[in-house]
Amino acid sequence: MSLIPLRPDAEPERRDAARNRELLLRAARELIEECGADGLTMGTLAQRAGVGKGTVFRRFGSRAGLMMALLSDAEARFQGRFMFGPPPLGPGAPPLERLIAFGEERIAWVMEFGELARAADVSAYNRFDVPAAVLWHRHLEMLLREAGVTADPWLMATSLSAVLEPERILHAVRVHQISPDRLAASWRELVSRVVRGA
Amino acid sequence: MSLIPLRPDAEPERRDAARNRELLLRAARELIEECGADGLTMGTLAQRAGVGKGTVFRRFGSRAGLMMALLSDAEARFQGRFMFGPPPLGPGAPPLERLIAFGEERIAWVMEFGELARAADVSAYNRFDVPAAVLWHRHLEMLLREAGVTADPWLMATSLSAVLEPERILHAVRVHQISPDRLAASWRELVSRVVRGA
DNA sequence: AATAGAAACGGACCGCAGTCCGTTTTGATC
DNA sequence: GATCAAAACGGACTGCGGTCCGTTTCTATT
Repeated sequence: MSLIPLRPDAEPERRDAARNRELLLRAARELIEECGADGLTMGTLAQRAGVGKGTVFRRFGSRAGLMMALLSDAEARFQGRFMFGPPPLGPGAPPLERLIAFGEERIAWVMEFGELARAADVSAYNRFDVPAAVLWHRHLEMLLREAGVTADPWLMATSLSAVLEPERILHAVRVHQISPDRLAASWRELVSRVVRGA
Repeated sequence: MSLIPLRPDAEPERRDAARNRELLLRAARELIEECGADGLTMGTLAQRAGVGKGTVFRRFGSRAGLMMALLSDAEARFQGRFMFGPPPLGPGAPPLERLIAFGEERIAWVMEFGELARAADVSAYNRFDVPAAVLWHRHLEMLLREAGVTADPWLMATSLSAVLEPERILHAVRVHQISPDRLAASWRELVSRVVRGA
């Protein structure tokens, strides 16, 4: 991702390494197409790409890292939109409207990339400290401050982040048949009350 | 002559099964004492209890199932308190106060049993449908309705449940050094605004 | 072109959760 | 007490994520 680079120390990649990364990403997309994200195993991925298993882990660190790499394009696009894009998601609209738009767009994003996002989330404990999550959190916190929420905006942003977690959204939609529209309406309601109470 | 032994009474456990369950629970508590919940493996547990590994899985189904069994006492006590105990957690207090108390007590509960709760949560997808989680959700939904929240109380309860998830609370406390008091204050703020907006 | 050392490679290897299935225990019935 | 089917047992086995380390490939330098 370009806005929050996965490798901030931009040291160039050796040619074989770059070639294998492309091979692996391509193979991973194929396998996910065929078996779903949950059906992808690191072993079959290595086999399909024609590289050793060690290479897969050297490139991506872990299964979750691979999934994040697959997501990074979509993630970067989303980040660009809420940071620099047109209102109401981007700057220019009143903070409450931006908060509402953020949730709506995030829900739509989860509908599209949720399976991958779930697979990327598995890492048990520090998934909240992954760069993208930190950025969303900061964004929410900033909007809350702008909206005049003075009571612990950091923790309030944490709570709002919890509401938008892919796993929960997907569960509501897939198991309880809640429509994305209904989710969005509830988000609007929640965030309005949080802000209006300020 | 009854060839089909009907057993309407729920007394389905054979004596050896009951003995092994106790052996396993005792051994599990010992191991967790020594190595922490994350350090407990099903293999060492079987060894410590002096039973086969298959027996462990027959009893508890999975690692998460074992952790839930270990939690069930504490869980039952908590449930008893918010359903039948004294106010403000139990019935008798105004709904907003009960909501506040529920969050406060839940945060304290996570401080005490959180590691186990996290280990019990790993099961990826339907952890929201575990009986205890369903019960908390219903309780929150009921209190929201009583407090006059008419806008989709079911989803609002879902959002509030998300805020109280053990994993997130533990992360805030352990990684970001947030005090439980500060968490409780933020919960109070959040739930007050949600209800007051009604 | 030769060299050297850093980087990447690959697949055997590890520990773990969870399954399978032949063997043993249990307890209701005779 | 003998019988027997159902239930429980146990440990070898599978498949997975992840690691290790001896081998190969790159590239900067001469």
